[in-house]
Amino acid sequence: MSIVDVAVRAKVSIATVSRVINNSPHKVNQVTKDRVLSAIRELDYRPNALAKALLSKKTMSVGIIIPDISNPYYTEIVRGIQDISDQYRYGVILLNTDRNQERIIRHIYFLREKAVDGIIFSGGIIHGDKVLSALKPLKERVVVIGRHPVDFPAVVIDNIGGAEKATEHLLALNHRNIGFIGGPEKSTSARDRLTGYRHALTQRGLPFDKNLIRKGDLTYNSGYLLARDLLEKERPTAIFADNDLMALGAIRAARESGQRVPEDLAVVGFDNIPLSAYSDPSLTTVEIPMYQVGRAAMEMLLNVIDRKDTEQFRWFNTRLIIRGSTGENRLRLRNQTDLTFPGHLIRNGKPLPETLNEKGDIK
Amino acid sequence: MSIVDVAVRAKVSIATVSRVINNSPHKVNQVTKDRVLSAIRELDYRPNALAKALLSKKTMSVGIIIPDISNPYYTEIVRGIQDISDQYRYGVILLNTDRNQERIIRHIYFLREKAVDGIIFSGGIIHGDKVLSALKPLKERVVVIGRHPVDFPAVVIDNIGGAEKATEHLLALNHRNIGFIGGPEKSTSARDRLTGYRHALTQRGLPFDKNLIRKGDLTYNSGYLLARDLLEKERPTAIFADNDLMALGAIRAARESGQRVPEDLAVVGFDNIPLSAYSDPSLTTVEIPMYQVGRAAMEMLLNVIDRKDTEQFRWFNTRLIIRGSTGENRLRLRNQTDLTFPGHLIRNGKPLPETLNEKGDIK
DNA sequence: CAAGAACGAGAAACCGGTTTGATCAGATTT
DNA sequence: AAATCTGATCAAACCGGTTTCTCGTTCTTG
Repeated sequence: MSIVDVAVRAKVSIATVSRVINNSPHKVNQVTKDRVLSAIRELDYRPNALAKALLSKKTMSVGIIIPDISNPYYTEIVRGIQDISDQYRYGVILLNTDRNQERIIRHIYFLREKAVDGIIFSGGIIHGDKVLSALKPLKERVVVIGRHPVDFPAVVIDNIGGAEKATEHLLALNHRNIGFIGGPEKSTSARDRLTGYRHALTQRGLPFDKNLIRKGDLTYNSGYLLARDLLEKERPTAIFADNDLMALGAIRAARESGQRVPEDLAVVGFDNIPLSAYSDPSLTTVEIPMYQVGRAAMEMLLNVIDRKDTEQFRWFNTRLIIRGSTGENRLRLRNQTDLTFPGHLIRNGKPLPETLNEKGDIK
Repeated sequence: MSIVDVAVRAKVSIATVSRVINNSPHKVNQVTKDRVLSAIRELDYRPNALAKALLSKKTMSVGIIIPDISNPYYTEIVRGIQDISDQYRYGVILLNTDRNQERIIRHIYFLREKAVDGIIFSGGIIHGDKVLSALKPLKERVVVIGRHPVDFPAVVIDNIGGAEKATEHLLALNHRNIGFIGGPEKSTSARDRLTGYRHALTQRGLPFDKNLIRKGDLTYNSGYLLARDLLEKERPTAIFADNDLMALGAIRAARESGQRVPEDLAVVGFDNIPLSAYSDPSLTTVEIPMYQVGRAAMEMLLNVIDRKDTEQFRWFNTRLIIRGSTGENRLRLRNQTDLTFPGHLIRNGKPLPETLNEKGDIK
């Protein structure tokens, strides 16, 4: 089923068919045009995007490289990206790296072979010449999310400010011995969050005690282990974790050592993953507008592709969400009407129906 | 940067380059081969997948159509699909429908234009001739997840059995007035879960009271509204919800009406989304092995593509996970060591490190 | 009425690969 | 020495589109 079939059926050349499809400036007689259109309809013909792309150098598809789609932190980004790309009729090829350098490189080459129009690179760390040289031929067609030691256009999150807010919140609750369990040294966002923690202390004229710092790998297990060690050796009254999963791990460690949260130990996380609103106790955390970040990244990429001038950076601010793990009265949860639900609940949720019909169904 | 550049640099024809790349049976002199290989290396050349696909009719990419990637229920499927497709070097194009028929059709045509080698269709409902006729030309290259009124190979989940287990669990706890809040009539999985509920009652010789049944749209809001109505009119002692989100909505409705969960009202959900383990109270629910379902779907699709004989169905069983919302002692959560974490925590989690180094970091 | 403009359509080149068929030098067979 | 075979390479067709260039009609216009 190709353009030739249509041409034969409409008794015209393939050039004419092409013109009708793309309604090109080159004029086509209305009668001929109608004949072609009905031939297309009868055959349910669609032009082959591959052939089209081969000549036009536009595949109308972009690649997204993320660490792990089953991590809710990234699903929101992806959803944001897809909502924009869908709107502009772009296809999205999604690739997981599991933070494995070899896979990152493999995926970049894969996307190059597929001749995608652009790439959004999020999470993981761009380091090493290999990754950079793999990305080089795609220069001018890449947008990164987060701070990376490269000069691609980037969507950046104010991790420093977020960490400051979180730490200030703990300081305001009169905690003076605040532990920090963070991510890997190489991660810029992890470094920024540590910087924010430090800033907040310094601003109050408090000392920065590096014995209160632990670094791990952002997993629940890592949070659990680091917190266990920290609680045993330093007896902090509060812990600020680099992400929500580590914070939840810390809560578990606290409980196992017989401490209550938030009474004996206050805990703050980062990211506001859906879990954090529903954990027991619910987690005070710093919200990042991931869905918006995803949208912004795709919008920037489209600009880059179209060679429109784009700002080199777009900043997103964070928001502190105070919940149970730092002493919020548990009961307030019950009457709380602005529970932060997972993104898809908000987005897809139709406005609250006012009435039920006689069967009790939603109208 | 094309095959011609390589040919020129190696002083051979493009045919020879092609042979070297695909190490074709047609022999190439070792000396020439080396010359070509080093030319390829020096130019960092990769063959254009589009051009390749145009001739070979294989794009090495598949499409996945799901309702919503930000819904954790589907992320696990996607992750399963991707782990297999990555292994076989397939690319995956992901498309969200938001259960919108027009979009489903648009996405199918989009994938046809992209000439994907196959499609996995999950969630949403295949109904109407339009969707079917759009899928028709792809016949023999489609795998669906869930029961659909079509004869494509399918991965099917034992929803009936799962609902039976859940209802039996409530019956065993001596509940006799069990409300059911379900999904839309058109959804086969929602119908199956209702059937399972009914079976369980019938098997115990108990009556099926249709006043205890409500149907909504699987959202948190819907669960909340249906439960509120149900609690007011029928005063059930337990509610079985069609999915975890509705169950969580029901818990909220119960609390607002002053009832405690599980003391005054027991609640069971379905799906075991990550939230359900961490909600307060944690949710008794029926687990579906979504990650495995995704893997199976992709494996079946690969078989279909390669024209290998594949079974027309693959069944997956469910598992009842008993937690706080049906009366599990809350304290047990603290000592529980097999907490069900989100998939990505299990999959990516390295084995628990045994030791910390002198800085307290994980080695 | 002849010449130029406007219209409409087709032939062919091209995109970047794979594959078939042709060519040709050198080795082997008769 | 002629005929056949073998190994290595290349030219060209092809995949399914888009676009440029050419050309034949018909319509204007001086």
